[in-house]
Amino acid sequence: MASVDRTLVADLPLFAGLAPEQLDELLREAQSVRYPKGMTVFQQDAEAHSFFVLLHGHLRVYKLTPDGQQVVVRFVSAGEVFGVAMAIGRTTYPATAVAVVDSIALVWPSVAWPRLIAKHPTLAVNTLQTVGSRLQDAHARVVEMSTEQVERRIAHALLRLAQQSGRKVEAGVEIDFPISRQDVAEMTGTTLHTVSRVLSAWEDRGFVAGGRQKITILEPHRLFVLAEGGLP
Amino acid sequence: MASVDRTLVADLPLFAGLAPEQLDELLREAQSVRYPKGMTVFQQDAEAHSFFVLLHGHLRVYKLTPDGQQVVVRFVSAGEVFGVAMAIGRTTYPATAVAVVDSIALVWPSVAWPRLIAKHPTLAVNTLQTVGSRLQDAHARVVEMSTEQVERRIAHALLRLAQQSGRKVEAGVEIDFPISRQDVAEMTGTTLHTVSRVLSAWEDRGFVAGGRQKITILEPHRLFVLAEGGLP
DNA sequence: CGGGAAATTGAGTCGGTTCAAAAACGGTGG
DNA sequence: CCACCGTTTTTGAACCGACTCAATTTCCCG
Repeated sequence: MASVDRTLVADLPLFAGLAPEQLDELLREAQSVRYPKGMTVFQQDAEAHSFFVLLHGHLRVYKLTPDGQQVVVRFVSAGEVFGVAMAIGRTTYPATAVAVVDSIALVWPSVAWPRLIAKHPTLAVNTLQTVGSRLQDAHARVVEMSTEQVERRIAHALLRLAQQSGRKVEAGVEIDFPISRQDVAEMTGTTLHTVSRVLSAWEDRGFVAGGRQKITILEPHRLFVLAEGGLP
Repeated sequence: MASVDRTLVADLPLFAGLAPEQLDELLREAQSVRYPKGMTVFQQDAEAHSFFVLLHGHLRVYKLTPDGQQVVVRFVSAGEVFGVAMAIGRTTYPATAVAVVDSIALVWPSVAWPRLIAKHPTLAVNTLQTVGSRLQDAHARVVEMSTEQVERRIAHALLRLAQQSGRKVEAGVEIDFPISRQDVAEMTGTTLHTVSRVLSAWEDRGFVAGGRQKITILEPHRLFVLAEGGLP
């Protein structure tokens, strides 16, 4: 298993402020693992044996409720750390992560975490920033779910997706991984029926273009106005 | 301004793993500040000049939406760190904190944070745990708001409040700071009217006892069953 | 004892869910 | 290349939980 090229990951936020030799040292301990589309990377409530950095692809992270409903926590894009259960004081994963497209991740054993942060405290600081921004995302979502009705929540979700995983195409910005109406419903606390209705209405108005597991935002600004409470 | 006694704070999670001398060193840089009931400790979007540890009292932390609605993020209890905007990579506070009873906090200037964690990396590690558990709380809330209807959400909110700030009394467990129906509504994404109706119904059934800005849980187990989806 | 905030309770309304069915799409195998 | 099949999406109709609107009561503090 060949070592990972430093230049591929040197710019990631997690490794900010590390010297090249330190980075090499870290990478030497990591495994690079392929996850084909549909494969589970880790499972909710399972022992948190590893933590990860996504090199390529996209993951869908979701929580399963006791009665079997899924709630999408987020989608992981290339370059992000994930599965850092140990760092936040857990011994099990709080959610399940599944590859939505063929993906590749760097994998470290969780047991190495305490030693790694002892040697490179910068890692803890950088992870703190990452977890902090996720906390802000989560709070933003709580605020939205508390105060906005469905249409605006969907608009916000789409804008966030576009920002995090958008790809510019001729017509606008498209979410660059397969995403269903059901996924959007599970991100916004509604049903796939309502999402379908809303997207259809937007399509009629020319804000977005749909497709099977595909959403393209044609008029980001219009959508933004709608998300912020501009007249319907 | 007398220095704070080490023994008062030595057991706080934030300071876990620090040597007594290190702790003294930290405390020497802190100010102890009193916040009378009703006073704002920091304001959303204001420059994050300080970070804090609450020594005594309770704070209400909330976000204000553009259209003026409030959403309660959490209540801070004694012993907790708060206002660590700098640590999570922000220059402004993401929410407003107000004392709900007379309170006292240790205050450090935010500019000291980088220096402090450089010297005591344990601080970053401990803060990471704290922020991590807040992230889990926030996600739990998102899941609840996505999948549960109002009554169960209120039950969950009350149980969480009891756990974090409950005080055992003869009759059961009471929330040990003044909390209104409106507060509960802003924690659960509903209206004070609905909260009032639900609490009244519970009171009739003997699960809780109410009062002006007061809630006592008489039957925690019954409430728990209800929260987890047991028959209404 | 008066004033204001907090809480209670009723009635009417509606956004979004639930239930139901059909249509569209894309991959697969003959 | 085309027909088939499972998944995804669309759309209609009925229903209901919670909100809104409105009024009254209770309680605490000054």
